[in-house]
Amino acid sequence: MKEGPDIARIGALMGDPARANILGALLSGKALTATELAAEAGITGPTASSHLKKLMEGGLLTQAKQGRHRYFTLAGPEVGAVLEAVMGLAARRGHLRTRTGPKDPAMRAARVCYDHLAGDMAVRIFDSLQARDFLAISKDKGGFGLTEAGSGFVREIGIDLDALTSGRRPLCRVCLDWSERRNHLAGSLGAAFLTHFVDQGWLRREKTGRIVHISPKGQAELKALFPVV
Amino acid sequence: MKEGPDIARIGALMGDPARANILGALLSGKALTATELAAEAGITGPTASSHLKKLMEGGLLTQAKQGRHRYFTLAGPEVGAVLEAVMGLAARRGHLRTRTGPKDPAMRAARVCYDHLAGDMAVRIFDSLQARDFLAISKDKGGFGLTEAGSGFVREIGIDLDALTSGRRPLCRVCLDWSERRNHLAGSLGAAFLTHFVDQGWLRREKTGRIVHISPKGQAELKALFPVV
DNA sequence: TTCATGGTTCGATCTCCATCGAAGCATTGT
DNA sequence: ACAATGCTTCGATGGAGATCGAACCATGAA
Repeated sequence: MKEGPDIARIGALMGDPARANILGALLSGKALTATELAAEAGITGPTASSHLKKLMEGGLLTQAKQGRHRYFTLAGPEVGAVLEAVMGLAARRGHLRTRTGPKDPAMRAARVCYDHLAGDMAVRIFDSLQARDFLAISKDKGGFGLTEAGSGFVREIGIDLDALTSGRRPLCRVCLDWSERRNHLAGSLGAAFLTHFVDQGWLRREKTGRIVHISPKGQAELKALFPVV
Repeated sequence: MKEGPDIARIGALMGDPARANILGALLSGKALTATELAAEAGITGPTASSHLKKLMEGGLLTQAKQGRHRYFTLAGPEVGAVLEAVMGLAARRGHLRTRTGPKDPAMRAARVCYDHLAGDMAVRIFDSLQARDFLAISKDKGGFGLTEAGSGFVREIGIDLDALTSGRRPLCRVCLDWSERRNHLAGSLGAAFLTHFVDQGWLRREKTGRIVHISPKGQAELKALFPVV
């Protein structure tokens, strides 16, 4: 009957600092064990277990038991997108008290948003794609697709486009960037970009956290591949 | 340094049932007084005042004092979009326990998302616009714009397009629909559509709440204006 | 002025829930 | 078999904050 409770249910899950830290750590897209997450959030095992249980019941996390470990990940890209959007609100209305830590510039430059790239470089890529008419509005699930030229471009880079379109996950989605307040590319193509650039050695993900470093070579290659108009 | 606290700050604001009800009521886009919101949330004046203060400090609400009344609204369309997205998470992962109240079908059919239309009809409109190539990816702020044909169509309906593009608010934005999991149109054009259709008598907003009723005439007119392909 | 209405501040109460230690279960390794 | 590691459950504790009544300020009406 009321929409309030729905908001409250999810909000309460995100509202606890320990749980928020857990979610933030999982925004890296990595699968982390309960003990790793406990350390990340600065809490003990039992407390983490309780939180993880609630996050599972709330549908924000999924669990994969492997051996005696239990790996947790965000339940899906949409969860990551919502978390990014929430962080966007915090950053925007944070007003004067913008807590810009030391890692902040690196985060703004390039970071992982669950399974795709976000930050300045991601926005640049999106802008470049649209400027060259590689993206088009379509009736696909994500609402967007590749043009003929765009498909050619993606294949030329060395990405197996057919593999991406086979699944039922949308190829292209837009995701609102927290730091830039602009759109960047999500969907299976966005995810493929990230993994491909990492494979090429152009990007390097930090072992822990969401920050992505761009190698000198990657900087050059990406600037060449995605020129700004 | 950590992204957790940002999430927690906003999450805690949304996490309280009373505050969530307040936010849900304001999703209608209407400006409501403190007492109205207190009644809506089922709390007394002092409690509401405390909550509203926190929501203000958190940047989710803005306040306009007029006479001895104090009118509260969401701080902006982005706040509404995030709230819708959060509700989407709740609805999606709610799975078996989908709390579909009596008002639910009406909400799914057509509702207000702060200042524009959402729900089944809104998705239909978006689909129809894109199918006829009225929308295009652009370098505008919102990431999307109208094509030549689209501009003509909008003007033909009777909307003053120049007035919309003059402000610095993006003309077209996409907003993810909670019930349909598809895109619908936001931005200044989305807002203009809503007000225009209401002016025409095609849509009627309930005095309280977010539900929008479609008149028989509106049903016919809108179906004619936005055919599905 | 005097009254009435809308809102806020203050102080006290109370409920909820995050937290941790200890014990228990599961899985792997020796 | 036994030990060790990862994780969960249980129970008790503590603290944050939601709530309300009463008093207080502000604005408009009589």
